[in-house]
Amino acid sequence: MAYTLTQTTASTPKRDLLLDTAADLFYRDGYHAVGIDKILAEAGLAKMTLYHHFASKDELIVAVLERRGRAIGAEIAAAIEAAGSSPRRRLLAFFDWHEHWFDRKDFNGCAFIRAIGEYPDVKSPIHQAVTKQKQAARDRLETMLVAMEVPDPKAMAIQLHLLLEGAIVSAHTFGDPKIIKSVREAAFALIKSASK
Amino acid sequence: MAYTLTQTTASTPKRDLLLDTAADLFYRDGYHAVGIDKILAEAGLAKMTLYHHFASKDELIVAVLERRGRAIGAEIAAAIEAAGSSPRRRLLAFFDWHEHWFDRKDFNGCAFIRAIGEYPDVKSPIHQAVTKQKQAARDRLETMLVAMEVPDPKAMAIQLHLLLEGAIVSAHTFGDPKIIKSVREAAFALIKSASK
DNA sequence: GTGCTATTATACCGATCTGTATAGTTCTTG
DNA sequence: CAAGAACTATACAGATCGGTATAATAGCAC
Repeated sequence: MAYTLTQTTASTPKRDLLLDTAADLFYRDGYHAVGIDKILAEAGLAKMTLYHHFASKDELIVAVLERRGRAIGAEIAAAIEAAGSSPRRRLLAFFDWHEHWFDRKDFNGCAFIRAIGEYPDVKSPIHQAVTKQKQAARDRLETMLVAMEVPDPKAMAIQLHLLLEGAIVSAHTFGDPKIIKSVREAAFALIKSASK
Repeated sequence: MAYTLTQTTASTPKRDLLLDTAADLFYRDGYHAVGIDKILAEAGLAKMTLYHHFASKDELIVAVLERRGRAIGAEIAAAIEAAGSSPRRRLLAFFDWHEHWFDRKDFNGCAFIRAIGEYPDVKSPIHQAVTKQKQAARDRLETMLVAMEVPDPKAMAIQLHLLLEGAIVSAHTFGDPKIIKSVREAAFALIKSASK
């Protein structure tokens, strides 16, 4: 028997369609701006189907965020693995993944950052889902920095994560996907500076 | 006759009260989450007063953002001036201003980043107001880096701005005002690395 | 077949949304 | 005093909000 570790609820076609449609609309227009009626019309589903799978709109949002977090985690892991075994190349692949993301025509900033922007209450499950995702990003960085034998990988991971978060925001603010270049240069300057 | 350079519309008591109240509520709960009725109730004003001063809610939001941008710009300029003439101390004062901001109990992330999160359309005047503010932040950094005689102040300003944007977001995400320490350390490591 | 669950369709709830209409009032300024 | 601007109060419009109620249908497992 196979265990699904992170997914708490079984996946069904209608549920997935609901999550996919909601994710697209939320990401394009925002969480408050998109009503459940719009999601249902776009997905071609009845309202009771939504409330059969989710207790509320907030619960749907949390499920969308967790699903997106899993998808992104898998994408990044694959991109890193495809880069081979060189720690440096793996870190570069991590940055490259962001560059490709910024270049997508539907890039619209970070769905997680935008979620806490609309639901600022720290205790809300929405905020918690975002914190979890951002911590995972830091952990990914730390793992790569350990492999690169950087002196203080935890501190360096936080610094590089700041650069990346800033880049996601700035790519959105300025509409400038090339900002990732500044991340790469600053990151390697920091690593070089710390390594000697 | 005194000219008001940046402010396009005359300041009146009711208009200011409207802007202050709206700014507080928008910052606390978000832009879509706060209706004009809530703002008017909180300010104790009639609905027609709002529509006498502003054509729409969107125009109110833009005015709030521009007012906030001016206030922050003035605060930061004062903090930097108070730090004396040492370029290094002035840059530290700039970081310190952010630290104090993160420490405020009403800190709730960046009102500008949250605004583009809720109004992602790049062509909207809301987005433009945010871009203007963020460019001003970069320019402030660049001016200080010129004074510090950093080799490529423009590129360095962008890098330090990434760190700061990341810190604002992370202070909000993780509820961690101490993240500014990582900015200070990374910033000076980058400057030192570039200066020799 | 007989249940059970998923799903649909439709109608409805009360609340809230942005914005307008209208008329009266207060305040300032010429 | 007179005129006009600022402001208030109230009512209303039409749409949309998240969520519920109810009844009927479809599909699948025992």
